[in-house]
Amino acid sequence: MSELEARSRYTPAEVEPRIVERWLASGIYHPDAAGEAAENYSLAIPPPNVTGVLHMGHALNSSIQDCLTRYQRMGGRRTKWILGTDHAGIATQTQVERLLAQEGTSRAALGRERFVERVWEWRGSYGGRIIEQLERLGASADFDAERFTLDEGYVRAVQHVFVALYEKGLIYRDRYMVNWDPGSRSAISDLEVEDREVTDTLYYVDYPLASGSGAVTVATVRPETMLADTAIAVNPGDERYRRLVGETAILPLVGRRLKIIADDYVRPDFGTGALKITPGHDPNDFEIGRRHGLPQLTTIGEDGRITADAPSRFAGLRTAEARVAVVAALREQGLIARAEEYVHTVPFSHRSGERIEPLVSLQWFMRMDELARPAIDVVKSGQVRFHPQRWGRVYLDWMENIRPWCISRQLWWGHQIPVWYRDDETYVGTTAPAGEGWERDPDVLDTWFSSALWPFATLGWPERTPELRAFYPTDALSTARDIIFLWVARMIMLGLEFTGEIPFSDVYVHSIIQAPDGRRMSKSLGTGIDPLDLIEGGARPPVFAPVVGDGPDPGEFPAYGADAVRWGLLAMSSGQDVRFSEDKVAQGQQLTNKLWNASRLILLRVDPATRAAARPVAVEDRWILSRLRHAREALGASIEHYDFSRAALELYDFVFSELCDWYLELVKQRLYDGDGDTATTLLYVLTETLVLAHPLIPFVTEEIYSYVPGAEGLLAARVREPLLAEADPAAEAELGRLIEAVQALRGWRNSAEVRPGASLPARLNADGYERTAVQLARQARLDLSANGGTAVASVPIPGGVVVILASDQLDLGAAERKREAVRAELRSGVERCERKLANPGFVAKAPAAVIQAERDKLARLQAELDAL
RNA sequence: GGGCGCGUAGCUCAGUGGGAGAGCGCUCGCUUCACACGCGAGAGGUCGGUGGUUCGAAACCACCCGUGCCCACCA
Repeated sequence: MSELEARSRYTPAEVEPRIVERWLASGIYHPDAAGEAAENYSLAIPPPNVTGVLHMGHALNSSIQDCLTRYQRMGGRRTKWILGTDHAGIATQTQVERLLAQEGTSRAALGRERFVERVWEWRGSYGGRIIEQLERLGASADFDAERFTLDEGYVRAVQHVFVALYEKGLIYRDRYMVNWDPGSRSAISDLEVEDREVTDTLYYVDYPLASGSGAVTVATVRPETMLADTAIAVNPGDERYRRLVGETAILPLVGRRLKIIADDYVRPDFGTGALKITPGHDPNDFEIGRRHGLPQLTTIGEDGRITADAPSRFAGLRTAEARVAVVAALREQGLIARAEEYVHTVPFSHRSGERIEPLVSLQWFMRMDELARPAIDVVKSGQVRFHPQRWGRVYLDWMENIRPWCISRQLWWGHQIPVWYRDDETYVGTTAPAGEGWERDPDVLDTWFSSALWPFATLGWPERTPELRAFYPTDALSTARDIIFLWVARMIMLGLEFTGEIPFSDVYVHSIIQAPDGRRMSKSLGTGIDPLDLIEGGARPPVFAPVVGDGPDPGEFPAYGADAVRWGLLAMSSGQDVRFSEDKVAQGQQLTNKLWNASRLILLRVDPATRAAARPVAVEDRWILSRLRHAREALGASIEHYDFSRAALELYDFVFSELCDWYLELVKQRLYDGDGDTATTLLYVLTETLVLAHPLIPFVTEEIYSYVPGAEGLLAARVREPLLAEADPAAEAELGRLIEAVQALRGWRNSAEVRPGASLPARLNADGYERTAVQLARQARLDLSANGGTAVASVPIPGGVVVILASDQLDLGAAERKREAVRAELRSGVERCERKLANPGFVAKAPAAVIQAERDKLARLQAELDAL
C-alpha cells in the first residue's frame, strides 16, 4: 500500500515497464488454437516494415487495435491479435546497401547469396525494434507467435499461390510497358507511382517530310525520346493533316523514315495536332504502336542512360543530359520552331523519389479482373463493411477499373519467383526441376504480393492448422486509407480465391494525424514525433512548441506515459484527418491521474477485508450504479462501431463528471465515517470502472487493480461480468435535480459574492428533495435548520426555490443584481416558449411529445419566475 | 478532367431536423483531510456565404467562396 499512499501523482514511467513484464509473462496474449473462428475474435496487424520504427500512425493504429483486442478479450472471447513484420523488399534492400556502401563494399561485390545473408543478419540485429516499441505501448498482440513475411512457412504459402495462379492462367510473363524506377533499378507497380507537378519546356520540333515539301511540327516535353520515334500520328478527322497521312517524315538527328499515321488518340487542339510516337518510352505511344504494328525501339536503358542503339554522340548520357544535347543539336539544324514553358504532372517513384522511366520490359504480370469480381461482390453485399462507409465506394471504384499488376521486381531481397528456364523451356513449381542446366528467374515478387496473404498465411495456410480454423476469417482490419488498394483489396481478392472466405468482415479506415501546422508528419520535414518521446519524455520538435510554457524545458515533452498517449490518440482520431494535439495527450494524462487519485481515496480508506459488491444505501448509490451501466453500454457501443474518439470522451466524462465530481463528493463523508456498505459499493464501482477503462488506458487500470482487495490475477485477463444493477430512471431523475440545484446555488453564491466557506441560512421550498436535502445543504453550503429570518433572495431550482435568509454573510446589493439577471434570463426563456407555442404551424404539425415538452418547459420557467 | 472530405468559441475538434458542446487557453474565487496535472463559478459563437425545403435548419437540398486528399495515359 505504501506506493499508493506515497504518490499523489500517477507516475507512468515507473509503473508501465513493470506492467509490461507482467502481461508478457502471463501468456494471456497467446490464446489456445481452439474453437472456431466464428466464436473467437481475431485481427491481423498491418505488418510494419522490418526496417520500421514506430511513428504516430503505428501508435494510433496500435491503440485502436489494442482497444478492440482488450475489449473483446474482456468480453470473454478467445482473442488473437496476429503480429509480425514485413520484409519490405525495396526499403530493406536499400537500407542494407547503404550500410555496405559505408563499409566500402556493395551488393554486386558480395553476390546474391552473401548479400541476402547480410540482410538476414541485419534483420536479426535491428529488425525487432518496432516489436519492442509495440510492447512498450501496451499492445496485447500475440508476441509469442510473431510472423515474418519471409519465414519458412510463409515462403511456401507464397510459392503455392504463385504456382496456382500461373496454372490458372492469371499470372503470365510479357514484354510490356512498365514503370521503371531508375533509383531502385526495378519495375514498380502503378500504385507505387506518384504524380508530381513539374514545370518543363514544351518544344515544337520540325520533322522534315521525305517528299522534301516542308515539314510536320510536333510538340514534345521529352525531346530525348525522339531517338526512339517510329511514327508520327495525327487525328483522322484533322483536315490540316489529312493529305499527309500515309506520307513519310524523316526523323531528325537519326534519319529514320517515320510513317505518318492516323489515330483517334491524338487531340487536334493540343500542340500542333501532330504527335511523335515513341512506343518504347511512352505508355500512350506503346498502345498506339500496338494498334498500328509499329516497332518498339529502346534508346533508354535500365540505368536511365541513352543506349548504344542511339546515335553515338548521345549514348551513355543520362536522360536529363540527353535532353539538353538533343535540343542543342536540333537548334543547330534550325528544327526547333518554338519552345514554351509547360506545367504538367510527371510520374515519380514513391520509393526512390526518382522520375519514372517508362520502358518496355519482360516482366511477370497478374491479371486482376477475374479475381476482382467476387471481391466486388462481398463489399456490395455487405459481407465486408468499410467504416466509415464511404471508403467502400472508393474501393469499388478502383476495383471496377482494375488493371493487370506487374509483380516482378529486380531485387534480391524477397520471395524469388519460383520459375526456372532452360533454353526455350519454362518450369513453374514450388521446387526446382530435375535435370541439368535450369536457371532460376532472378527476380523477386512485389512485397505486396506476399502481404496479400497475411491474414491466412500467418496462421499456417496452406496447411489446415488449428490456428487457421480458430482464427480465420479474422474479424476486423484497421488501417490507413493509403493502402486500401495496395493491401486491403488484394487481401480480399486472394483471401476469397484461396480460402473461399472473406479475410475479415470489417475494415476500419482510421484518420491520419497531421502535424499541428497541417503538414504531413514526417521525419525529414521535422514534423514527426517519435511516440516513445511522448511516452517517456524526449525531444519536442519546434513545430510542437507549447503555446504556453508548461515546464522547465519547452524543448522536451514531459513523460506522459503510454496510457495518456493512447487515450490522446484515440480522442484525436475521428472520421476525418486531424492535427496532432498535445493537449489531448495531456488530457489523457489528467484522466490517468484522476483515476489514480480517486482510487487512492477509496483504497486507502476501505478495510482490506472488504469485498466489492453493490449495496446501495442512498439514492446516489443507485444513481452511480445506473450511470455505470449507462457508461458500459455507451462505451461498448462506441468501440463496436469503431467510434474511438467518442469512446475516449465517454470514459473521460464518466470518470470526471459522474464518478469524481459528484459521486465521490456525495459519499466521501460516509466513507470517512467508516460505513461498511459504502466501502463495499465504492469498491464495486471502482472495480467496474477499471474494467470499463482498461481497453483504453490499460496500464494505470492494471496498476490500480493490483491494490484492490480481493482482486486476483490480472485485470487484462478479467472477463466482464453482468452488472449488478439495472438502469434506474427514478434515481437518475432525483440526482439530476440535485445536481442542477447545487449548480444553481453555487452560481448564485458566486455572483452574490458570498464567501466560499460561509454557510448560508436558507429555507428549502421545493418538491423532490426528500432524500437529498442533506446533500443539497452540504454541497451548496446551506444551513436549512434555521427557522424564521427575513427572506432576502430566492434561488430557483428544479421543483421550487431555495429562499435565502438574511445573515451577515450576505452583500444585499450583489444579491439583488444577481436576482435581476436571473429574472431577465427566465423572462426571455418564457417568451421564447410562448412564441413557439403561439405558432399555429408548430402546434399543428410538430410531434405531440415535442409540443408537450415545450409546454412543460414553459410551466417550469413560469413557476421559477413567479417564485422570484 | 472525375471523385471524396472539411469549413462550428482564441486554438484543436464533437454535434446530422426540436432550447449551440468538450478539452486547452482566458476571467473570478478557493492551501475544502484523493488529486493545484486539483476544486467551484464565469466570459466567449450572425455554426464560411447566398438561396431553398420545413411549423422548426449548425444539421437536409442547390449554387458560390475557401481548403485538403484520392483517382486519371492528353504530347
